[in-house]
Amino acid sequence: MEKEKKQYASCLIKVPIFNHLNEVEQESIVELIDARKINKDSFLYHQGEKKSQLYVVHQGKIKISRYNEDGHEQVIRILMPGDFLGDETLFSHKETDNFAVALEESSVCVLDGDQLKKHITKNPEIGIRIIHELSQRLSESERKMESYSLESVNRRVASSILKLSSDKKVFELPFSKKDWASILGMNQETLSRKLSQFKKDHLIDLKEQRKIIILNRKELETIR
Amino acid sequence: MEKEKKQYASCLIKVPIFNHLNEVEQESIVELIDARKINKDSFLYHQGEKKSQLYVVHQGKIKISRYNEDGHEQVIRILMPGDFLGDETLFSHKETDNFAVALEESSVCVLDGDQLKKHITKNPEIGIRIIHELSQRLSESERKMESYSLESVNRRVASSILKLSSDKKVFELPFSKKDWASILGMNQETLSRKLSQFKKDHLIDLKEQRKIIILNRKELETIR
DNA sequence: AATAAAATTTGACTTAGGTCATTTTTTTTG
DNA sequence: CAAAAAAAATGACCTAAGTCAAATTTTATT
Repeated sequence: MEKEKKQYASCLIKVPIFNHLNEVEQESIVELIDARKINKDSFLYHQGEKKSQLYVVHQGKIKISRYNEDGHEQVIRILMPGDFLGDETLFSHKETDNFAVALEESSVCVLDGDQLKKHITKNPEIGIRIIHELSQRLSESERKMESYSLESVNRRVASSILKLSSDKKVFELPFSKKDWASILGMNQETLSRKLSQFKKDHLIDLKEQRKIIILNRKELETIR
Repeated sequence: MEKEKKQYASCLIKVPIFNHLNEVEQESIVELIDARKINKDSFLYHQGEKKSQLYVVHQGKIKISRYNEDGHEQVIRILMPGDFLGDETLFSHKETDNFAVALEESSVCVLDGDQLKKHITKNPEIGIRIIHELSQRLSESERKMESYSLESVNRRVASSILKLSSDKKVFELPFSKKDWASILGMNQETLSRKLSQFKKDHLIDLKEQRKIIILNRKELETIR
């Protein structure tokens, strides 16, 4: 039991919303948390469910996607450890129009929306932190929108490589190229062609299916 | 003075974040509000400013835009009465990368971020409401992203017309076609061509510079 | 290791929508 | 109301990126 709680607690430590809380506050939140293991390719929730829960990824990767009328999958985000997902339905008891799949074996902390609401009422500091986070994600989303409409595919691919690399020379893609293409709003053939071109131009090198080596960061930064 | 306050109060009534507060709560918030008149084409704030304020549009229309490196303007949103703007910088004291211009004479209620923070600490209910609103906007933003990447320009224009019409047969555009095109992520020529095509196909009719009459709603709904 | 399955790449082709230049329409201003 | 300015529409052209089909590479399974 004691050990269980510790595991939950480490969920908190990873999340920007909760990790600055003092010990007493953290302990009070641990009480509300449920943990859930999800196998690869299993669903955390399906399209059409009423969830009203907050999920915090502890380990693994969770893909949030939506199918549109044409049956096309649009990947909305890929959640990595520390990322959280609350969204529209958190306090609203509405049906979700998206679904969440584990890309690998993952563990997730689950917080019930109503309970969280009560908790915020007692600890408004947490509410402020959530507002802060949501605001930042909103801004990022709006900025991403700009890049969709104004920037070339070349630029988008280059930016994404640089962002994913997080200053490392060699890095591993956290998702398949198909998903990557979807996140970037292009189809996989186009992404593949751009990567091939970058390789031909000695900007990057590609190893195995998911390894990318950055050869010329400067050029990548200035690509139009 | 009494009248002044009443004017401020009507700001609150329009905003989904505040309008369900009881009288005592509303009064306490009125204390924090400053009102500001903005002439047409004047700026509410500029790119690069540190604002950390919450703005609530009371009357008029405020355009939020950003210039990217190429000098292209990307319209992020157009705020109508009742809409609010807090975003990234609300609690963070960071510089904004966007700016806000009044499209017509407008009045705006201004709430200082730090004061609002204090107030939320005392009335967590408001915090929850803001979280709710932000969540919804985030979802909408993500959905808009989907339409950017997967839907044709035709579809995007048609959807936007239907949304703006809000079930009326005749309606007035709340912004210029140039701004509209920017919001839709296309250039004005393309938008103009699509509208002309719709008119030729007897789906809509165009009068003056900003009036749109819907002739065949059903077709508009099914356009690909 | 061999086979099957999945993921990725490449090729050939098409087209939507961007760009730039010009004209027309609408709005603003003196 | 006329002139100027701004907004919108049209034309001609071009290219980036999507589609469909097939080949190749990588990964998973027996």
